[in-house]
Amino acid sequence: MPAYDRDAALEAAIRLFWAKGYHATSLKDLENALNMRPGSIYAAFKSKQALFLAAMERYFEKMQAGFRAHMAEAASPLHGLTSFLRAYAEDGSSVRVHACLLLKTLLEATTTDSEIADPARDYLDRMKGEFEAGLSAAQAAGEFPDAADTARLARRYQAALTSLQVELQRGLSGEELAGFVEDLVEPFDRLAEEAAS
Amino acid sequence: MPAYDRDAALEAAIRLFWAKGYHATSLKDLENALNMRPGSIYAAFKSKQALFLAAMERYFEKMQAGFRAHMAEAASPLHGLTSFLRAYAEDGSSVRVHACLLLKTLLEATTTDSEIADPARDYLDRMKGEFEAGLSAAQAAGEFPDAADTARLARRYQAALTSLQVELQRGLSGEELAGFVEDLVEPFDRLAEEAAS
DNA sequence: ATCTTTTTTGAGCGATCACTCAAATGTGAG
DNA sequence: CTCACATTTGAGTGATCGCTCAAAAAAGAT
Repeated sequence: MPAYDRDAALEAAIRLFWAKGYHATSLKDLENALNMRPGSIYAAFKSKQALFLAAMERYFEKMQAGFRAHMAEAASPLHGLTSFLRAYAEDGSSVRVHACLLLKTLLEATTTDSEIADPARDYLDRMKGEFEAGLSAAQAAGEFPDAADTARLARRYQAALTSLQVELQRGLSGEELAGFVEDLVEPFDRLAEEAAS
Repeated sequence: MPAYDRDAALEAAIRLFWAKGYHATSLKDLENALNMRPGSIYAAFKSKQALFLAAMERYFEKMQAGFRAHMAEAASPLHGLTSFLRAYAEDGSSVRVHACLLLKTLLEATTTDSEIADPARDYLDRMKGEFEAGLSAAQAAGEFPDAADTARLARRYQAALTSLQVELQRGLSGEELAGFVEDLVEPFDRLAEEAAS
């Protein structure tokens, strides 16, 4: 199986798992979505669970790369962080990834299925680490007060992203969404103003 | 089937569905948890899906009643709202309901399974209505600025609750939790200070 | 063109899924 | 105690689950 085929298959798997969740996705669904017969699926990936884990890993890597790319292009770390949140409010944004597969997995599988919940938790922690790095960069650039606790801010930032993703899943209208995003961004803008003064 | 048996069965179903999610919960699981044989389950509730919907309805009613009771006992509407959030940080709180079954259902079933996702969305909207009523009461009591948009504040409040529930699911330590809750409460306290001045 | 190796195929495996129903058991009236 | 009625039971339904593997097809080597 060529590498690009594997990638395409994983992309299709991500879409499917995202749409239906882990347990509600059957191998028949996967056969259709990946255009592969069961034997090929099991040759390429070892099991449904291993395929899901591979899909989740790829999803994380894309998410991480997307965030880093966004930050690299941003005018400043602070602007990168706030515009990343705001980008969710724009319909055709390349950043927008609907409600996070990691978040969905965490909530679907918390009590049972620790084999898929634990990696999800881990990837979420690593995303928090990315956010903290961005916040530290902003702090180093003087955009946040030196005394600010970046770990705590990172959790707050990720929580904002989480609640935004959940609200998107509930389907709020454009104007509601815009106001909501501003509410989420506000605390970070406020901190930036403190640092500037 | 006596009413109290039905209630006990629904409570057990709530616990089970909460722990495993809708799709990962099998009838065998339900037979054990409810201590009922399949025929009885189908006589009392019509199907697995109908049982789930009944469980979710009951969960909502408990949630709603819990919030109203909390607000009724609170020193003021504002204090009721903030202490409701803070109560999640306390381990043995009666209010604490882990991560909301409604939230879990929304994320598990969004794309497919609209038959269970739509009610979940509806119950979440109704909870938002409860929060908005509390915010309006606080506003009427002069605890929030008159100009504040209670609908928007309600979404913000519910988003705070959502992210808190998700963070609880990730399992943060006590001190992290305390700081996080303060971050969530802060915007509301800040608004209250504005109104007081 | 022929042989070897790799990959794909899909019928079919046992297990489990949600669910049914005839028989067994429990309940209340007379 | 008896009988009519209501409820509970659990073995069993067809369907579908995740998954396997012998055979067929494709790809590579010479």
